[in-house]
Amino acid sequence: MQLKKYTDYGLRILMYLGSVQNSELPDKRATIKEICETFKLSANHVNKVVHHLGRLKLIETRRGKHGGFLLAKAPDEIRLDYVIRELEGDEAWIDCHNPYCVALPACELNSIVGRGKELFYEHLSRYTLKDLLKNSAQLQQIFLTAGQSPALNRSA
Amino acid sequence: MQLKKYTDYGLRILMYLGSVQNSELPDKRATIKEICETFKLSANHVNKVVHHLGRLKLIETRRGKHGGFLLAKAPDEIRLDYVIRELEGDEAWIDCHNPYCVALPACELNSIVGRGKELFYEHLSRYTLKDLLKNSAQLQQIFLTAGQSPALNRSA
DNA sequence: TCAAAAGATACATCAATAATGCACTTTATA
DNA sequence: TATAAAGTGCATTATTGATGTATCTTTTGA
Ligand code: SF4
Ligand code: SF4
Repeated sequence: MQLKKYTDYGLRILMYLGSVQNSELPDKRATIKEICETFKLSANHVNKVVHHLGRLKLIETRRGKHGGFLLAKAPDEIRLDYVIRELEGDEAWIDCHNPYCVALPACELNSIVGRGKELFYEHLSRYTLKDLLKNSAQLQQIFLTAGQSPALNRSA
Repeated sequence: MQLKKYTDYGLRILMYLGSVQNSELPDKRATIKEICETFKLSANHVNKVVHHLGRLKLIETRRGKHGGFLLAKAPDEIRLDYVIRELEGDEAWIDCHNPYCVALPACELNSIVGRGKELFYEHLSRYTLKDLLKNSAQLQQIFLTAGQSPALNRSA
């Protein structure tokens, strides 16, 4: 019972964009390479998440030289329930088929857990990317220094 | 993002006991074999869940001939949040260490998701095994007939 | 016009862990 | 004392998430 790293990576990417695309640099693009260096992640995996975020129209991707991606919406328009539902995949938390469970016709459990799941998402729906950027200054600082270190290593 | 089958099996076992140990047969013991035949499950896996439920003092197990197990508490004293927390394992839904995430010092996400998780369990805490036995009569019927069929197959 | 830099796409492989199986032990009781 | 039950530890399999490789396409600037 844990969110996929894939989902968390998606949120990290959005946080990164939200913190780097501040009022002074509203059109700043980030690249996959940059994200990977900051968070020490696999480029391929991040690639897939970025692509997914692009399909969801949460970010705008651009290929080619000087390409990259940036937020396609204001941070307060990006709701966490939506992001997590989409990245995580919105399956039932108990699978009563595969294989079929005999109790199903009389079972109350699946609906109780299902309602609990909805409460989880309702809670998330009260937050947006903007809430994740509360400590924006500190995040900027972190991302700045985290992005620096591999540069030092490259020359070593 | 799904509960483990292990957890669901535990709840099935409790439902089975609750429905079979009715007012007429309050001391009726069930066996692992019986559960497996009813739900078509692996004896070894059920074995482990039964053992776990025994350690949690939710059921009372007895070894040896004419052994088996029965509920150790009234159904309305067995809260679903407790059962699911224990069987599922109560880990954080996002792991910010392993490997360490640079954003952690400034990140709001883990606490938002953590609160959502608690809301999920708070919801479950409003239900007990008794609620799962709402359709007790139908469950009894289901378990009775489900337990019969393999008996027919054994002689075939 | 071509080379380089970026994301897009498809497929392959690895790793983690849940799920299951097997063998054997211990205990109760008829 | 044989048998039927749960207890225990270890091995194996299956699932799927995580990661890697290769190649393609798009964009842009020299
Ligand atoms: S016990 Fe209820 S929730 Fe669990 S698999 Fe069966 S029908 Fe679904
Ligand atoms: S982004 Fe936040 S929640 Fe996700 S791993 Fe990093 S610190 Fe934890």
